[in-house]
Amino acid sequence: MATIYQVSELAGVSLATVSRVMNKNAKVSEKSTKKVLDAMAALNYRPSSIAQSLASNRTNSVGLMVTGLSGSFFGQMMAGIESTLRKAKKHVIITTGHGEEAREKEGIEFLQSRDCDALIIHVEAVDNEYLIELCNSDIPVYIIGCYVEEIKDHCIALDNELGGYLATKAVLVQGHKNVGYISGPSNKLDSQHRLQGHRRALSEFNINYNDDYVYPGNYLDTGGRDGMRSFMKNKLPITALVCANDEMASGAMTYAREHNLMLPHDLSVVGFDNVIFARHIHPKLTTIENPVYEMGTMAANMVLKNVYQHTDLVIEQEFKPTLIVRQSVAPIQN
Amino acid sequence: MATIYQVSELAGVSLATVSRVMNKNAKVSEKSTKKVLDAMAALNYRPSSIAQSLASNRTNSVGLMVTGLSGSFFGQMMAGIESTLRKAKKHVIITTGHGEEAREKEGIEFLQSRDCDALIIHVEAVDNEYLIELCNSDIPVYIIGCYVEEIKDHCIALDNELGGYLATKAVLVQGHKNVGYISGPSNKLDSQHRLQGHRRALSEFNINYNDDYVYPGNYLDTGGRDGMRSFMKNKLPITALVCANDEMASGAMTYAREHNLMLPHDLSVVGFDNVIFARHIHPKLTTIENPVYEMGTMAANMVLKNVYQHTDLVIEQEFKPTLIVRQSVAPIQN
DNA sequence: TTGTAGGCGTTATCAT
DNA sequence: ATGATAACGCCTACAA
Repeated sequence: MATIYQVSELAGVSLATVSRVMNKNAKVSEKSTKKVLDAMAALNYRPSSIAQSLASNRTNSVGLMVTGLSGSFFGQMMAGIESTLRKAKKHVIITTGHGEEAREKEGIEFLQSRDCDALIIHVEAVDNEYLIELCNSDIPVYIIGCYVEEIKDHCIALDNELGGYLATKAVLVQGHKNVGYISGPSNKLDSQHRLQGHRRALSEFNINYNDDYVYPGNYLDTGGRDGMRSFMKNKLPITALVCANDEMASGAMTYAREHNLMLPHDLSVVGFDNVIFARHIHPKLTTIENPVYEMGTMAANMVLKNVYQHTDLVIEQEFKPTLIVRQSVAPIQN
Repeated sequence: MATIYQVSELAGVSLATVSRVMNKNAKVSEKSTKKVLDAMAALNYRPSSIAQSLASNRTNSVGLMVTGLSGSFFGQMMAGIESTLRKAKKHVIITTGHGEEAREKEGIEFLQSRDCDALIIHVEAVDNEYLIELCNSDIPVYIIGCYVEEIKDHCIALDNELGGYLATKAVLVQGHKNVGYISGPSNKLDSQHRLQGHRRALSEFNINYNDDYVYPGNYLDTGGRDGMRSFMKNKLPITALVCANDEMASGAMTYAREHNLMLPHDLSVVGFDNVIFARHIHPKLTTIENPVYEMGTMAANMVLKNVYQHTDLVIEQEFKPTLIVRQSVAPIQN
């Protein structure tokens, strides 16, 4: 591989001049510029990004940690981040945290050890103290999917309360009075907020909140199945079911159908997240759009703006969910 | 950030000694070792991976290019790669090729510019000439999902012909005689091979191959829908449908149901790939397991073995698909 | 076992 | 506008 030195030699200029034409950050005469360019082409010169990093103290790479790589939720988030960063010629290094505290911390350290210019993370298990400390360390960190007051400038989040509200309202406006709710893990904030939204919708429609109608799920299809089973076993007269994510909705629907309910006639179902397969399940799932791609894009923009001085970018930190109406909700049957 | 020099100073040894204890590649007295370790801890020293890379000519990072980030197919592939490489403390840098020739080449160049120690790629649009040339360049490349004779040592692939065979056989053994086939794009090798397997199964069951029974799809659910529509419009008496991937199977099933076919009673369907949502669609999809996670793991192992001298790893380059029986295939109705 | 010194390929600060 | 030259933080012969 040719080095900058060889280029300077062939071009008959100093190595400093070569560096200047590469970085376009100083005046170089047209003659010299041409000589350098020719020499570069002749030698098929490619600068060493490693050497550049060492000298400039910038690696042009940002670390990304998500819970897992498969699954369209993180897929879309990564896609937003990658495409944005790629356009800006920044490399993205991925790591997974698997939703476990130890592995999340480990993953973050791994990224830090790599001299990333910034980190974008989506954590699930780590606590706020840790995040606050992390944000005060030397490497810039941006966090997707959480809101912590002390470090709010680093957070990008969805208005989950609104999402929960919209989901439940979608069945209430169809006349349903007995609606079951399968929530996410009760220790997760997004899960709590979605449930709060659910309750707000209920009270807005003058329906009393009843603990029996909410089942604590796990964000997996098994949680949906178990929740549905529980409601049926307890003979709750629900005509509508709101699930805190699409996986659980799918699990619940499968269980319901296996037990001879006609969907959506006998049971209306609403999901949350609008993952890809929501369109594939039957009936097509009415759900809440979670703009993860956009949130990923925005996280990338935050690092571009704050770390790489792309000052013209405008940042938005709270995203709004919207209702996607498909075919899994029917009006109440009389 | 503390440097190795400061550590050496505090420890009262030379910087070479510090380097030695870090890399454990030379004898250092216990006393010195302890002094160094203490100094490191006291200074909270973290080696600069950039400087290490420059000096050692190893970046410990491998580039990964896939078509897209969302979707469980690539998700699982990435997961296999990431987890394997992560255990070996190698960083993975991701890029997307979007299935377009120009963008795939661009992505590969982007990765090369980053001084990766090796590349793992899954391409769809680039031609064999390019791949051969790429394999002869200075950076080691491993290719998932293709088989090219000239560079077979670099390839990891699924036996797609066998997969196609197994898929079709799954309905033939249930007595079906009229089976439609929705293929992938005809210019893609995997698509061609799956179709070949389909034909082999047919001939093994003494069924004449008929062009009218195969619809050229696109690997998207729209292709499945269009294929099903075409078969129905032409009034082909098919009782079973084999699709070259799960997306198309899903699209076809939706269309079939919208046109009053009972599944699987009126139409048996088989997919290919066993992506996550295959379990969510109704009836649960019988399909072909595509061991992408394992293939990703193996690709990672190949770079570990060939680039990082993990000599004990055993490599396997061709993977075998298997049939996953669920509920979308029923015996022929008499 | 330990230390010295040169080199890795750039960037950036001086002079000129 | 251009050219020396010193960083950048580490590895690694080579010497001691």
